[in-house]
Amino acid sequence: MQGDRTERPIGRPRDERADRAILQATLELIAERGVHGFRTEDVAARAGVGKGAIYRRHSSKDDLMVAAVAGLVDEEIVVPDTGSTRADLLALMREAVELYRSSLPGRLMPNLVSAMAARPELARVVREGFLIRRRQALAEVVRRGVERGDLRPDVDLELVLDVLGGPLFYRLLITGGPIDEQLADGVTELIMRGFAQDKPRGRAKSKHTAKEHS
Amino acid sequence: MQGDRTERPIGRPRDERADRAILQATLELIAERGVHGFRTEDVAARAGVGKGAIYRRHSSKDDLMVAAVAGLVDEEIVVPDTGSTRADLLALMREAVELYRSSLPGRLMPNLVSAMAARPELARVVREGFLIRRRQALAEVVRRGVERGDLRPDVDLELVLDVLGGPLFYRLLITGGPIDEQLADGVTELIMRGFAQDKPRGRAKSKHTAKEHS
DNA sequence: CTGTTCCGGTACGCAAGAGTTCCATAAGAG
DNA sequence: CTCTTATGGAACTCTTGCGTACCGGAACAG
Repeated sequence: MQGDRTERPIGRPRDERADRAILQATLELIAERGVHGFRTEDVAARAGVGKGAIYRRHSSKDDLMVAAVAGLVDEEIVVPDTGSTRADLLALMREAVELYRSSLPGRLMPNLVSAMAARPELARVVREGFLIRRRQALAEVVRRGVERGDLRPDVDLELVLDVLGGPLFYRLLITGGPIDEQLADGVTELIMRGFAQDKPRGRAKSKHTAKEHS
Repeated sequence: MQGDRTERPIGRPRDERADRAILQATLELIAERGVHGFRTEDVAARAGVGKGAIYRRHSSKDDLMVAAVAGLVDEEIVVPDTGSTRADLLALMREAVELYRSSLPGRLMPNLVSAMAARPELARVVREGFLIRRRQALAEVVRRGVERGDLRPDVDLELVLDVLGGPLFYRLLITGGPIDEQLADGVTELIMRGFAQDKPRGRAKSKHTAKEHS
């Protein structure tokens, strides 16, 4: 009774390359034509499969879309730990800038935003799939920064995270402004200055406090 | 020769109340069902007009949408001038928070974002219609702040504007976080601290404390 | 071999909805 | 009055595209 653990079904097995090709084609087409603009027929064509293969895997176009976005969960984010709060934040922010500037998520996000409002399941997948991870990494860095004395202990964490991420998405979705290192550097520096621990007048013990250069 | 300046056309004149009712109904339905979700038939029903009345005014659904959004241009924004940079920024930010928290633009924006990417004309109308005005007002306040010596003269204006606006839209479009006074206060305070002019601890009024820096 | 489920490809049913047309009627000018 | 254009409402055409069904064939198990 315990032998058929894998429960191998009879008949021809599914082609796993088709699984991935379908999801990949779906993501590309959402990025190109939008959630309402892409057609299942085009997905099939680009993936090199028949429409039947799609509907054998996903019950509807909506289902397909959610599955494709859910499969976009990016690689594990490593929390940098250089010893410098500024450097750690900067590393994460530059990584984010790189991701959204030219990569698939960047082209995908504008199209997903509208659909998220109407589809809670999609919203959950987007947020938990590849927003929470970076937020958690940033939160960890901020926490260490507070412990280290670089940041105020009463810092509003949600505000910090939204200030770090907000301008990036604002430019991506609304203004079309540049998403580059200057942005990453700017918001990082702003957070470091704006939430810096108030120090006593004598600041002699520290090294250069104003080595700012931008 | 002075009479026909208005070039009064013959026949029954257009009902101007219908003009406004159509645009208003369009905006509401975009907010409720999204750009691709609303139907011209529903617009007609809600506006209390026939579909013919719509197509006599707008050549297509896309045209209707752009016209409706373009008509959203909000009232002139008065640039506050209390003498305090912090208070001026705060006033503008609280106004923005109030606008996007519960008002029509707030419910509209998520649905417009996706459509903006594909429709440059819509993007232009949204940006010029009711984003640029607030940005210009904020820019003016920042400029005065620099003159007053409250803010660094080498401040990155674009960054400031995007940090002020970004978190608000980030919460509105992505995270669903609260859009409230705390947000307005937080980003304002952050900007004031982060871009503060370097000056001695004492609040001496001397305007020449700033030392030349590259 | 048989049986089952997959494959890519094509054709099709069917619902949704944009845009048009027609109607009887209303509101203006002359 | 006539002429012209607008009105709400209903009926209509036509396109789009989701989802299904079917085809001949292929990949597995037994």
